[in-house]
Amino acid sequence: MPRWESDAQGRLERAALELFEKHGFERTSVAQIARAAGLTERSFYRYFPDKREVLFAGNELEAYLVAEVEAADPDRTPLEALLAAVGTADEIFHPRETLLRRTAVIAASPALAERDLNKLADIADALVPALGRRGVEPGKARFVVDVAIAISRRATSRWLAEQDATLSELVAQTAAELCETVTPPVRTVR
Amino acid sequence: MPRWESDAQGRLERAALELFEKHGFERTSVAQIARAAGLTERSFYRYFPDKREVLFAGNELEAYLVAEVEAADPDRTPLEALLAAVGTADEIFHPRETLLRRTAVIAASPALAERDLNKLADIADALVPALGRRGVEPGKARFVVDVAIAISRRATSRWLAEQDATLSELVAQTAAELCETVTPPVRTVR
DNA sequence: TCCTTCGATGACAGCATCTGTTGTCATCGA
DNA sequence: TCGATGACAACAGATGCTGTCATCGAAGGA
Repeated sequence: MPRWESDAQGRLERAALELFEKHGFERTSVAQIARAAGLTERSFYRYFPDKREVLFAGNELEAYLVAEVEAADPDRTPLEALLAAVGTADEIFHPRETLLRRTAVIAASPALAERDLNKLADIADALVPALGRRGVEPGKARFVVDVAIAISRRATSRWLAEQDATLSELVAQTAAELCETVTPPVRTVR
Repeated sequence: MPRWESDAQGRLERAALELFEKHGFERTSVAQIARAAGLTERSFYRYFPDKREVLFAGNELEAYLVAEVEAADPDRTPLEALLAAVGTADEIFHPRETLLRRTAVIAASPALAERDLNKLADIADALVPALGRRGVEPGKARFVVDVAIAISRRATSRWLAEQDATLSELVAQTAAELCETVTPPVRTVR
């Protein structure tokens, strides 16, 4: 018989999500979260470096994208490799339901939105050297990653709205939209 | 004779920048900044909502970009309007010297980098409705703004490195680079 | 000249986040 | 059986940030 319940970290994460949903991020203290998980405030900080991080632990998405990009066909354009990785990523992680709960909580708190942006930037920072290993110069790699993220954001937002389309379909569609945006079709006077 | 020295906010900003350069962001306390500016800690929070904001006060850039976009020629593509605004913006504000100091301090602290990203996101959020007033649908507007920001980041980074080129030149050049990236030129086997 | 009002600031108290340190108990392996 | 390790609690403390009230000087009118 173990002295402590197992999965302390998971218990903290679930308790935090529920408390944030119920009372908001700012109005729930770390001590409350820890108590709800049967731990002390100090133990919380053993698992998470700060209060916000309880919603952002783990970087499976980053690892997945980096791995996919590095494993991609060398004949592919850097942008193609990134978009292919993005297209298959979001369906793998995050059961849609908790993804929606998390998104709502994050959108409701500026502090959490801030951290969310930072996590996206971390993914971008990890993707740049991955492209470098494919022979892309760093400045260019950063640029391509930024463009891929712009496409990914538009595609993901559509994916959350209309549930019938595949993410990779929407990514391809958005990439085509980018082409039109950059080189607009000839305007005909009507 | 005024009871207090004038420009308390400016004194706080200058003192903060110097202390951050000297000791780092985390290792300088709000009380230190206030003391260096001849004020108390409490007064600091009257001017800035939090410690990080002392480096980010004012949103002249956001206001400028929004104004430029709204005043742009209606015949211009949304992306063209954004890029034209960006091309003329960064030279107007920020004497290059303090911009470099600020950038170095921000890059040295994760907390400040986080806030910096957030400020960029705020500018993006302000630009989306500005494009909306030009008749662009919101989702699309967000996308175009993200792309413009990607271009702007690459161009600005080049502008800081090579000092001889104009920002607007670099923006145009980077936009061309985007065209090639999206629709890569036909590869010839050598 | 006196008085009133007003705005900027100081002084102080208080809560929350986050850190360092130490002690305690189970579990594991020798 | 014993020492090492790991998981946690307990306590103390620095710092960020907020609420509240007193204070001082300036500006303006009577």
